[in-house]
Amino acid sequence: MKVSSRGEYALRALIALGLQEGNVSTIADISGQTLVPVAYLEQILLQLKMLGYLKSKRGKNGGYMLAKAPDQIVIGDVIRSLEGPLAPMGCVSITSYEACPLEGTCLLKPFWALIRDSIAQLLDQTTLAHLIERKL
Amino acid sequence: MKVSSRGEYALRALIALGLQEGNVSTIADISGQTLVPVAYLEQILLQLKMLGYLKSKRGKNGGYMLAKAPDQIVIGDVIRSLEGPLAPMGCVSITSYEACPLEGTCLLKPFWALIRDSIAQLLDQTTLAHLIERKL
DNA sequence: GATTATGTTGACTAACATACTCAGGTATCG
DNA sequence: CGATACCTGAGTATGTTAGTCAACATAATC
Repeated sequence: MKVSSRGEYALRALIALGLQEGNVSTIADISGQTLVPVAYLEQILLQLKMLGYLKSKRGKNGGYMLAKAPDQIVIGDVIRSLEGPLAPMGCVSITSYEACPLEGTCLLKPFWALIRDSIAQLLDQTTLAHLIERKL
Repeated sequence: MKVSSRGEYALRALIALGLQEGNVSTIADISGQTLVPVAYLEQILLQLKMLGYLKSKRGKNGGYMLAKAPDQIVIGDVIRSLEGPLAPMGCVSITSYEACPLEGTCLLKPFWALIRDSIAQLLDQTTLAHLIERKL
């Protein structure tokens, strides 16, 4: 049930930028705060930009900043974008359902569904603002 | 947040055996009911046996059966044995904690802890008997 | 006691995912 | 112009997953 380093790193970066309140931060700055290797962080920031969470400015005095208010950034969405579905099994995934030959009789499916709901509820009701303000 | 096929298959096998109430089932039987490839299922059943969940009988008329009552088999334990810790990140794992350099100031850690607790609670309060009796 | 049905063991492999690095290219400011 | 940033795409080392396969050991039955 692990979250990959990529997901963790992305959230670290979003938090670092959220704490900057509008100022741009260079990749090197963010790397320093998050302890994510610069070259790897570049990739992740770029992806977050493509997903619409970040804006960037090139050239001197450039850097990254949030493209949305922290309370508009839902953690569940971020994780889904970076790691795929939250559901533990394809058969109970809402965003990318996969059929299973046991489907009808499977005694596990309702259980996986319970777990999916529990995880999704937590992740979808938490925003970047909640993390930054320590209000969970 | 996926569960591996190995974990799913192990639970399928336990359920299949739990429904047999004491009768032995051959690997081929279990494979037929669970749709897990015979050669792969062999490995998994062997592991479940080493973990103390199953007993086996060799030779003709042999097969596998549960070594414990279904209400003594906790799903969380099974998953942990087959897939490692339930926690999404090492820094909030109880069974295999890993330190993180951000530890003190990390705004994510309390959040991961919340998720860990939610998953662990569900998995640790559910037994094989609950699955078989459809009481979740 | 030979046969046959079963579990046991260990090695092996193809495919994919993870966690990065690196070499260059492009825009912008001063 | 040139320094400082972000941008792009390729490459790579390591590990995990999801299996397969061949040969062996044991127990029941005829």
